[in-house]
Amino acid sequence: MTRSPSRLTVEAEDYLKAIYELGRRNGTAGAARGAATSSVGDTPVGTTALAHTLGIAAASVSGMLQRLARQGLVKTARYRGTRLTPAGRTAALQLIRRHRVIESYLVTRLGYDWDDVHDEAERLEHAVSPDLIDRMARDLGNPTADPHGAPIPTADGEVDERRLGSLAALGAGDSARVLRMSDRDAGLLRYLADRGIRPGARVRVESREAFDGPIVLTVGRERQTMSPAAAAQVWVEDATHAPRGRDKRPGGAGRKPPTRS
Amino acid sequence: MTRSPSRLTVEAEDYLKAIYELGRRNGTAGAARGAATSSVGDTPVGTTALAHTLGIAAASVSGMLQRLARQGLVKTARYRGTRLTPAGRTAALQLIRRHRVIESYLVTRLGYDWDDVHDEAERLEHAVSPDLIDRMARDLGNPTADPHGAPIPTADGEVDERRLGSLAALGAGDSARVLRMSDRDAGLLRYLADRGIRPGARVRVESREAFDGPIVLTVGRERQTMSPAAAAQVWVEDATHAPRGRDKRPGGAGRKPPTRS
DNA sequence: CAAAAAAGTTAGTATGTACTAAAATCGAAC
DNA sequence: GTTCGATTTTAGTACATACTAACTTTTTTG
Repeated sequence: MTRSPSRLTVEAEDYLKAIYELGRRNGTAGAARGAATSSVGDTPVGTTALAHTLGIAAASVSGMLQRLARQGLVKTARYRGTRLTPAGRTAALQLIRRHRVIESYLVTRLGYDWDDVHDEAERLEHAVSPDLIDRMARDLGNPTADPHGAPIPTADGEVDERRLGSLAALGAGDSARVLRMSDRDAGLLRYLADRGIRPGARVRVESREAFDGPIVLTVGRERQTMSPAAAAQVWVEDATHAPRGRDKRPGGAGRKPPTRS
Repeated sequence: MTRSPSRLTVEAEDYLKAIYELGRRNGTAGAARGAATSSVGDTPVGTTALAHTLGIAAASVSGMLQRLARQGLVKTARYRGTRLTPAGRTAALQLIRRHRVIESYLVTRLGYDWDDVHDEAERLEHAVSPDLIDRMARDLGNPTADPHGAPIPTADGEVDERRLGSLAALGAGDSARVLRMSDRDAGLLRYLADRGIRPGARVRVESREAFDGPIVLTVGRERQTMSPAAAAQVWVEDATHAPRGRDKRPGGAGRKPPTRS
């Protein structure tokens, strides 16, 4: 079907990951659900958005996308955006699996702080073998989420792709459980940790001010304020209107399911 | 003095390591000694030898050496070979430290076999941060040798550079302690492991046959035969004429010296 | 020591990835 | 529905790394 990509360069891998993540972010809101490896249903990703994410010029992205298309990893519609092929998606999910397993391992086994693992994982994910990743995952008990609450794809590419609500979207009086936050910005992570916001934490929005003013929260039994910009980077499961009868979402790393990989 | 090499490419790092190792191998026999960071005293390395080690064409090496020279990492004398500058040597030793720490970690903490870590380390050594290496080393108790007996340079570039005698050089009746073996060839390592040859093992040469025939050894209390080609890859400390009053050489990985880094 | 062999370098080319500048296309606003 | 601003692509360039072929220098050898 699609040519086995003999070996991807570091750059190509970064593109695939970015395309996956951007496609996910813009995806038809609330659409993808469950742990299904839902077909390549992401939104097409724009060249400029990709260029911005990767920190390179748009023209460079155009060229690279043609190479990736030649390799059967993406499908581009001229002037219309790019999406991953199944092969590209598989590669992207393996990268993400590696990234999240590495982050989990560094925090759990080597004493890293959770705000300090992103860059290391970003480099290592291009160098580790699948075998090493599986060994690290097994050593941790095959966790289903990384230290920031992001779900870890399995070795055969299954991942929980449900879209989550943002803490910023809650109204006064709503309660929720924190599931996940972005791992990109170490400063943000420290800010959140300072306020007790980590995967699994219960929060209640006490009040919100108009004009993007601070949000007042109760976290545990502490009262906190938080900027809406920060709250937008925190994803929650709304506990006010309890979730329907679906499989539960994991709350953190290090859980030990009975079976493995 | 020498420009700080902002960031080396993977290829550049491979060249530096290879130059270090080849320079070492041909070094004036028996010269370098002790833990001294003896100045850049290695033998100049030939372009063809380097090309052969790296598996690329000699012409490509010529070009790359000019780039490395421009960066202040090597010194080339046209048609006369290449040696590392102090900056190049420092970089090479850090690479070697990373490689050996990674090998030790994979064996000790992730259950790898000692014959199975070389390739993984070869990729990871270009991606890990100094901090991660230090954490891995600390977690292992700052070992002074890797699983194959190779000495691990310290974080500030000190390494035991004594040259060792080869098992193939022993005569009938000689006893020795195995210190180290090449990590390059997994098949060789399994061959050696099958015969009980690992760092720390005591061996005694019972007899040698002419015309490169098999060597008969006692390892522990087992009688073994071994090809001279394999024996040439095993380095020993001659125990027949006991070593002079020098600091002892480490016998394996995982030792825990009282102090650290 | 001269000729042959080996070792090393230069020249010219290809590929991957980036850049800037200029051209093409799309979508939105009048 | 034409025009304008944003988006995207093409054209031309640069650098790192590799290649083969041809040339130069060093070493070996008869």
